[in-house]
Amino acid sequence: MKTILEQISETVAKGFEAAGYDASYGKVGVSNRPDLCEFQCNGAMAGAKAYHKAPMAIAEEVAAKLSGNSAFSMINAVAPGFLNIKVSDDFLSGFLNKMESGDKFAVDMPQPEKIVVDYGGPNVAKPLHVGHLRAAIIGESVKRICKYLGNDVIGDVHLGDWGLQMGLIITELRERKPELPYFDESFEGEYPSEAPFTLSELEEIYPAASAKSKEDEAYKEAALEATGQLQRGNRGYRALWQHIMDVSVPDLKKNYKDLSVEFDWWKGESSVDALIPDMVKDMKDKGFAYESEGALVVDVAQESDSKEIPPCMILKSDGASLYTTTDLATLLDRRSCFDPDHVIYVVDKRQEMHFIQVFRCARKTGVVKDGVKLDFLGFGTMNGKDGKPFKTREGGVMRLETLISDIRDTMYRKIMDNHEADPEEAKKTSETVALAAIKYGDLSNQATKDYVFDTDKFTSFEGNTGPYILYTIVRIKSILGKYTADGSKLPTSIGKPQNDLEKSLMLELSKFAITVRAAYDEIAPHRICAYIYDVCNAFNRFYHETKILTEEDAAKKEGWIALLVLTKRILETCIDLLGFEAPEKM
RNA sequence: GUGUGUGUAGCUCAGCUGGAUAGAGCGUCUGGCUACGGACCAGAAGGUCGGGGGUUCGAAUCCUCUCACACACGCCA
Repeated sequence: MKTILEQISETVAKGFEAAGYDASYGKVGVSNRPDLCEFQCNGAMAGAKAYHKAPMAIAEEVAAKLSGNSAFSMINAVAPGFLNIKVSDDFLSGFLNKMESGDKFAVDMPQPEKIVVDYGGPNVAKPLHVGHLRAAIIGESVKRICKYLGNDVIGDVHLGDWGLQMGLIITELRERKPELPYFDESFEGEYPSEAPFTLSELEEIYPAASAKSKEDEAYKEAALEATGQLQRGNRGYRALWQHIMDVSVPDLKKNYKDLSVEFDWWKGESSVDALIPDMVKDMKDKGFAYESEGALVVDVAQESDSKEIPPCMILKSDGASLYTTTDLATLLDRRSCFDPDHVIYVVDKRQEMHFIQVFRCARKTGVVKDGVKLDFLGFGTMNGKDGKPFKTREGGVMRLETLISDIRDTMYRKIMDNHEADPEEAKKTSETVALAAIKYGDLSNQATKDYVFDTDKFTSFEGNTGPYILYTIVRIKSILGKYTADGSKLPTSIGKPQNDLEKSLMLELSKFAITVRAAYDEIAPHRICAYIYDVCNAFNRFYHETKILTEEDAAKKEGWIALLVLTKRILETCIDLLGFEAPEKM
């Protein structure tokens, strides 16, 4: 089904044509003056110049052609040339009933694509910290939106498991436990199946090693050497690497699960190591890659660049691969496993230059086929209330687990304060609400901008927050629960609006398809947040003025209940696209 | 230095790609509890859209200059 804007635009376009003007002037948008109308068309003003005619005259002619159209209850020409429109009750309720009965609210699906969403990007052996939060939340939502619109979508965590951080850990381990067989080059037996460290030791080792490498040049050399050896297949290092993975990955999986973030692929940089030699050879053979300052690079500068773009480095001067190498090889791997039409990277925006280089290099060298879309969705920094990057009170990096449990505790206290609840149930509810608070707080901002993570604001039940959205849904559930308590079936046929507040709610609901398509086309989950906030407000206003369950006119009551059912379904669909869900009670 | 991005109410943010009187929330002030869940609703105050210039019927939105901040600029990821 076409969107409500498309349907109205088609009708208005016919009016323009009937009056002798080009149909393209009939484009209709949502009104920015809700006090005057519901929809508006500005085409008469746009066309005034082309036709050398006063805009008001054009608008009046078109309005005359369209007056009496059954889709409209009002269409007026207003100075200096606006066409103000209100839709008819029949048209609106008809539209909603088609939404209600259609699959996925009868949204027109785009041409399906095969899409890989690359998000997450955690380093193994390092606990997730708040810096990983945005990638996980935004990426998950982007993935769900793409899936909803009928695409074949893979979410890939793309672990950082092959770079210098692995060499650092190996080096530090060697200093601490040189007696381990992994460091004995003459060792030919079987390595222990048990890892020589626990998760918490591992989490302590990496920062320690990282700090040392910044001060001690020789230490850093050793780490770089270890990285290279690992990549070249040093048997003991590979065994250690496997231990690191075995200890670290299950913990990462648990953390992401707690965030309701699910990856289809748990691949990483290491997964594509075997593809690198042939890829590099191919780039050399084709003449793209050449040696520069000891490293192997591919030029990616273009004439239109306003700034010099450095060449894309394929191999370091010591011959080791680096993140451009694995990112390129990953594209090859995805091509052979899945052959995507579109790859979307959800990564910190500070890495934009890297992806410009990778994308250009991939196209130039034929790593991706012509026509494959490569998108970089760079997200901004998560700041504290002071406007500076989010830190613990001590100034350190906050672990994601800590952040989440803090919010859960806050939610739990609020729930228990507000009314008596079973502590066990309240605990479960607080987890659900906390997740909504965090995710909505993030997603309601434009992804590309920096934003302030404000716990007090995000956990509030008032205003544009996750808890407010959930509260509205729970309230609807409560009413519907009362309605069905006596065994009544939920009606589905939505009636004509009885008053302005009801019509406002219906109009909001009718915009679902527009919103979801905009969120998809622009890769912008915040569109959905803005939309459900509008829907919730419209619902709460309607609810406040309308006694639903005590209504004596059965037809009215059933129409309202059907409207609530649709409202609830749409809200639940939207929050699912954002990556969270509503509890039964709160 | 070069490039990119950001700058909208006291604070946090929208603004549908050029339209009418620039919108929300929080905070402040005022009103509504015989509660289908008041964790709600209604209303008020609060703006030279960083600043200057330009494009046109019309600019927060496009162009230009300028100021402030953030980020990125070859062997980390």
